[in-house]
Amino acid sequence: MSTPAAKITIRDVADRAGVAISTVSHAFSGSRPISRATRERVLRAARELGYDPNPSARSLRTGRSGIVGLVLRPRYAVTGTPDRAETFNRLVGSVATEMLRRKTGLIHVPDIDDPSVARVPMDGCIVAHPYGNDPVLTELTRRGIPVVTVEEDPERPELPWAVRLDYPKVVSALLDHLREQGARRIALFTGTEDNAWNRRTRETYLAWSARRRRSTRVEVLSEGLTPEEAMREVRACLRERRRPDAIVMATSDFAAPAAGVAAELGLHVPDELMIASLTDSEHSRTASPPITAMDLNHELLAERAVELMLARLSGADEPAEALVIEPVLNLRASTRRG
Amino acid sequence: MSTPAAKITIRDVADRAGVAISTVSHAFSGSRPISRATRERVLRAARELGYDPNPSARSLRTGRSGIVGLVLRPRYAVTGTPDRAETFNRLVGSVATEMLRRKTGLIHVPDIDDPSVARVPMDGCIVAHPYGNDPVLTELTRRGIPVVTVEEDPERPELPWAVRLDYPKVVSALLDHLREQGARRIALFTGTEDNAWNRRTRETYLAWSARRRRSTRVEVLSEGLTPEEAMREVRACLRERRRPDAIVMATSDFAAPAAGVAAELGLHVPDELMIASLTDSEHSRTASPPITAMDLNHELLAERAVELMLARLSGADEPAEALVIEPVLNLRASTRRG
DNA sequence: TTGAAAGCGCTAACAA
DNA sequence: TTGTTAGCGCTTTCAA
Repeated sequence: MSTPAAKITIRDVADRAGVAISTVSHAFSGSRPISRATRERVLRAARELGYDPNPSARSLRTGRSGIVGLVLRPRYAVTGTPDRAETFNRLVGSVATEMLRRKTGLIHVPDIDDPSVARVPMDGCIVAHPYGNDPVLTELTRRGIPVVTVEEDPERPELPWAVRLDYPKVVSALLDHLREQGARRIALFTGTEDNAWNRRTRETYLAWSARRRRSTRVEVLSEGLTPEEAMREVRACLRERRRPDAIVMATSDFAAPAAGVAAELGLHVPDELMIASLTDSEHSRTASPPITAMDLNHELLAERAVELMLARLSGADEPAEALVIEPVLNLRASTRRG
Repeated sequence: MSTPAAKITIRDVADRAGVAISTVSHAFSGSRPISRATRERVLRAARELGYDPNPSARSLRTGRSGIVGLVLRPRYAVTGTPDRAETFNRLVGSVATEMLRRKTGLIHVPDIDDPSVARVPMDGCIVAHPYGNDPVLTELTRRGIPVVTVEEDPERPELPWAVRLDYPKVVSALLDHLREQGARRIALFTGTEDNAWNRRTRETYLAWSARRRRSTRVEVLSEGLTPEEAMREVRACLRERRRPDAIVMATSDFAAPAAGVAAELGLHVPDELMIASLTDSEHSRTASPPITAMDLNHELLAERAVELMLARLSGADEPAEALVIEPVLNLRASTRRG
């Protein structure tokens, strides 16, 4: 509180210690031998003056900042519902926690397309849930910034600096479970966001249905809909004569409302209608009945992505292919008959 | 993908456009009149070359980075349990979301004390849940970095750039509720972290008890304990002859285990023992019975803190006193008799 | 309306 | 072992 916050530079320290500024620099970095006496004089001067190095100057000079960026792509990540917030908070929190552990700064990159936004110095950037041919990936690559993605760009699945989710395995397991519980007509309510999550889960549903020689039904529901709007769609579907006896909702935000629609129509869950969702949240856990959901395992995604990024920044070889981890299937009462 | 990531500087753009570098700078910033023709030539050259300004150079020159830092003080925020993670993820996520909305970069500051860590350029810093006389606050202030705190430093409650929680009101309401439900002997299991949360809630408990002429019992449980260790303490307490008939656990991590202990001892919750906690989490919501909890309202804390910070950075006057918001009391079955 | 040039604070190459 | 100095890329003052 006492010190006037006048900015102390390396030159002030050098003057005070009676040495050259390069000596001060080296005394801090240890990048060349300094006599004990000099080093101590320098460090004391720095301490007395309250010196701390200017990170911008250092970055400008060295070309590195020690900061990694994080971009959350899904449009509805920010403006979304509490459920969506939960999902993305988990990812952000986990990435932050991992980076803290590794002593590297993590910066949330606001909007990389908007030039009015303060650009930010970063050595690398983690992009979460990219879109197909995501322009942010293209832009970052153009800028020469090393990128690691959480989930692959669905149009560029070959990019090796990525950690992916094994949707075919887990979504198939979910569908098998529904079948075992007696579902005959499974409908999928998919989203409009063109990312790996929507694409791969849809593909898996179609492939699984083809394998089982089952007819399919895919309804598209924008992630931007209100629950009421989503309910309207679900209601229309459930009122049909040959209505599905199981529905898989992509976002858990719409799964609990779907259960509400079922109740309203007098359809018992799970006996007359099973409901599952492809993300998990408070909403699905506490609905009545609790809703079966696939959890994207953001904690593990984050951990792996950070590892990958730090490896990349320290010059590791490009991996042969993306790292694959598994989502977690949480079976609950909404799909368990009898 | 095609462009070799050679770094384009303002000089390259100036050369290409056939103007001076200062003209390029002004063409971008608009800080002095430029002829239409020149401006367009410059912008085209920049576009063609794929120029983007170096943020470190800009910060070095202007002294501002457009980045705000975030420091989470509680020791157990990072290494903690899933519950703790939930709590802090909510805060981090909310702050990040708010900053995104305001188009300002947010950086997670790793360890401000550790000099080996890359220092980071920030115009201001939000410090969440500071300790009493928190050295991080002191250090940031010494460095001349404007600080806003989420919760006050309990030893320096007079610092006005803060958003605080009205613990006396809500904790008293909780205790009143317990009393109305028939609790005669309420014990508090407080934490060891010396922050406003522990301090103020403890003070409120003691003051409330004094007002009601009730005897008090405060047990101290480190936030670093495992649930098993915490259970041991709770068990010992509940085995006593004159055991409490209501316990308030500071962290929700230990509240659900406490319910486990009650079950083990054959004590019915809430009829023979009421349980409440001073943070909320998945754990408390889904315990059986669900546990009454005070929610710190991290979303609102974050929103207000960000507003305060941006105000401070744009030169707003120092407020007369800290902003006060209310925690939310979630009453659940663990404290509702009959 | 534009250009030239100083200099932000630091690191590293080169000299002594 | 230490000092001198160029220059990282930008903004801004001063001149033209």
